[in-house]
Amino acid sequence: MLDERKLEVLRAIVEDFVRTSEPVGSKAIAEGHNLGVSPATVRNDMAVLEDEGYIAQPHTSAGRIPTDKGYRLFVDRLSAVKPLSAPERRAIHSFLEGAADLDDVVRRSVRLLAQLTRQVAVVQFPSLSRSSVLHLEIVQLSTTRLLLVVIMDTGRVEQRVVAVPSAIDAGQVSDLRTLLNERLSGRKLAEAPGVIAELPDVARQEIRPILTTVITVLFEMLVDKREERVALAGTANLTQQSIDFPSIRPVLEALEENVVLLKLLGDASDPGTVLVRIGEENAVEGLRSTSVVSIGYGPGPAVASLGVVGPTRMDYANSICAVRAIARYVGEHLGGV
Amino acid sequence: MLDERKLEVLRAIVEDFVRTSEPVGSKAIAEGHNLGVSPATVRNDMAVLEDEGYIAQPHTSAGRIPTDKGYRLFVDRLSAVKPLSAPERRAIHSFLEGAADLDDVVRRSVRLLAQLTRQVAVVQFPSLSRSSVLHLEIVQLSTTRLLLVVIMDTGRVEQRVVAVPSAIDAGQVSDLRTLLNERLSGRKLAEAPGVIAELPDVARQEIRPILTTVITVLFEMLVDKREERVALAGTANLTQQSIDFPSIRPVLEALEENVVLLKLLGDASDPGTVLVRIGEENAVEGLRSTSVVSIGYGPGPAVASLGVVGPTRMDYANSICAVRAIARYVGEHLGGV
DNA sequence: ACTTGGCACTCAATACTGACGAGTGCCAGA
DNA sequence: TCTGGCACTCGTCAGTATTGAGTGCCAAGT
Repeated sequence: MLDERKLEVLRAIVEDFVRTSEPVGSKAIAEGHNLGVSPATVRNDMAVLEDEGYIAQPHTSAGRIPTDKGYRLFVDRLSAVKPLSAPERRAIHSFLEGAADLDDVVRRSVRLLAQLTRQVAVVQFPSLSRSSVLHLEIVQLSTTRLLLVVIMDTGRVEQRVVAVPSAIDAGQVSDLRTLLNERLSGRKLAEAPGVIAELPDVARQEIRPILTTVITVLFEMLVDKREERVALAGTANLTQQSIDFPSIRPVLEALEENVVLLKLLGDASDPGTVLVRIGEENAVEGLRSTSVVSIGYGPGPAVASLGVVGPTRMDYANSICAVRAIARYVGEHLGGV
Repeated sequence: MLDERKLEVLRAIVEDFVRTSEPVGSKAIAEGHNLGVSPATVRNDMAVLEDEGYIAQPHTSAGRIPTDKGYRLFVDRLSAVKPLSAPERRAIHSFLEGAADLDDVVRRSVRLLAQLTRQVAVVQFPSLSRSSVLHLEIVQLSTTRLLLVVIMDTGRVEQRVVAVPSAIDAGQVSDLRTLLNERLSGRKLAEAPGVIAELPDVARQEIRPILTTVITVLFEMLVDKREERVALAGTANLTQQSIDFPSIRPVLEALEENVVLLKLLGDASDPGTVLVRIGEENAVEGLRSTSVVSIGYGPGPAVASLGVVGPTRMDYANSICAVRAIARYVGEHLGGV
């Protein structure tokens, strides 16, 4: 159905359109991509491509622009992997080198990603549900209020105030701390409820309800994903391509919703596999005219996702490449934090 | 120089322009603000106001718009305090009621502020330099790496990885923890260096260099203000007033720089005093066409600032009022966290 | 069967026009 | 000091003509 040359025509259209952001005509393709055929031939090919739904005409007397389906084909079959330049690699390296803690790593990488791709970059903090507890600290705020600080192996530190059902004294807090650390260290928070069940009478009866409360709170951190933090950078990049969005308003609105962002990044598959969602493939209302390039990252298995959001008219090769590179570096650095 | 009526004319111009975002003519003023004079008289007054630099004409056959100076006069002398409506008060109350921890309080209030004012809202987290240490936790990551977790009385929790000069064992970590907590609890981080000086030989000689390293790191958290976090919301509101900015690009760029934001909020004066910076009064490049309404907040003395950023053509009365209200509520809630 | 040049056609973009009207400044008179 | 009147400016808008990029189709060539 689509012979080699038609694919070349599609590639030419995508490439030119990404570069110039203007509809591409048959003449420009015939002249600029040495296909060795005349504009008329290209026109015939374009007619077929349009019939098949890979390209479209904004209006009668204009050139063609790729449709979502066209971009999809381009990404799947035509896009050449274009490795980062040496200076870029060096930039990534040196930029992430100085990072002290997790916050720093995330903050730096999200900025770097935005800069490399000239898109909006999104980096999710390591998911609590995929991290293990390294240490758990309890600080007593008052007789009935505790501050719970959970330190995860991925470097994440989360805190939460807990109102306990009955007054508690320093000794009990200490017991609680010891007990919880014994039971939870090295385990996922998701296993927290199991810990309650497992307690025969290790716990002295009086701290039992308190323990239950605390464990419940810990588990809540997972259930409502409120604690799944994300970092954002490069929103200003949305403005440069004024043609791409009718209005950047809905995009900005969508990007402010953490929940939406998380949905956008999707469930991080294994690190190494880049996920590309183009235009309408995107489930999120208001981001129907954007594409998302995302990937899971982590030391070993994925602990979270990162990616970029931009107009469907984006340099996919570059984005995919940058996203992959950043993910690898972040994954490496994560091991060291 | 400026009699009562001229001030009224200025007020009318500001109010109408804020409402309609279109230049205001003499006729509209004479008719809509029952000053009891004819358009011709208003015109004479406007001529004077223009001479004095309070208003300007975009072009010859257009009405007048306020200048920065005009807004300034309006804010200082003409703006009536317009208390929040009962539903609004209730909204604030119920919205902040459910907040669990500091992150939550900040996140909710920044969104609320953005919603109330329809501007970009900025809330600074309680400044480390103005908080006191509540508790300090040390978790050993490896023989030479410690994770320092500092819990402040304002609810802030900061962590930092510290590479210590020599290997350290669990007992030493414990000693260090006890010692640091004894010495730092209830004190400001700014006093940290003093702690070193104060140590005669309380500390066993071997942990002395480690202690110094740790203290230095603690102090660093203040010096480079990297740790001064801010939350942002409502950037989408920048798009609705397309007339106000030639391009929202520089604004978005400026808002992404934490440093800039902090500079913008300025040194929080005492809570209660709202600070208004109009247009050119703003030191930050790229935000010259915006106004900033900010205020310090805290339980008792100010621990940080919050505010809104918007076009100079903003409803100052409303913004000032909302900012003040949010600051008070946040301050109150802070005491309870 | 595929390619190509030619040609008529469509239609967005651009520029120009004139009418309109909002708004002004000025002045003479109340 | 205020007011009505008046001439003037100039941006906006609607209508119109022009331009040119790009297409689809067809007939001829390979």
